[in-house]
Amino acid sequence: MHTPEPEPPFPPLPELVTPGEVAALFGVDAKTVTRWALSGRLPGVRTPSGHHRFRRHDIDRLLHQSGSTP
Amino acid sequence: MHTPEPEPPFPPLPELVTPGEVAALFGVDAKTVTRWALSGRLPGVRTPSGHHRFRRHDIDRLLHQSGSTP
DNA sequence: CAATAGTCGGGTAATTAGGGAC
DNA sequence: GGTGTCCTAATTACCCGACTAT
Repeated sequence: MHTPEPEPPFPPLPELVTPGEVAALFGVDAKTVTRWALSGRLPGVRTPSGHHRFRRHDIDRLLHQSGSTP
Repeated sequence: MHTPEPEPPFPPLPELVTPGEVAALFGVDAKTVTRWALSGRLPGVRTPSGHHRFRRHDIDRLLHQSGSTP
């Protein structure tokens, strides 16, 4: 017995997507998505191995962003 | 710096999470998380049976290394 | 003890990162 | 300046069966 685990472990489940997914959503090459991440234009998380993962929420927002760049 | 470090009365409770949880947080497969641990990329504890447990603090730190929404 | 879910271990195909050039 | 394609090396995802933990 070692299961006191209350049960509130995952409040925000960030759905992360791969560069390939983002590339398909934006209609660009996966390498371009990686360039965005490296340039700091696209926020996301990085795995300890250097791979990129992006939040679907952010991607969705950019996709639905019907405005001009400030 | 001057940190008297008051030595806590008893050791802090390390919140340990399973490979599956870490995998969900990073958007990768659980096996990948195990591979990180075996490669020494991800600090963690190992049970006598060979199962991995990671500190939520370490995972959180790696996740928070990158922000969101620019 | 029986059953379920999660994890481990190995193997293979697909994806990704990185560089460099057009 | 930004994007797509080439190549190589590294990493990852999914397959299986077996074990552990609850």
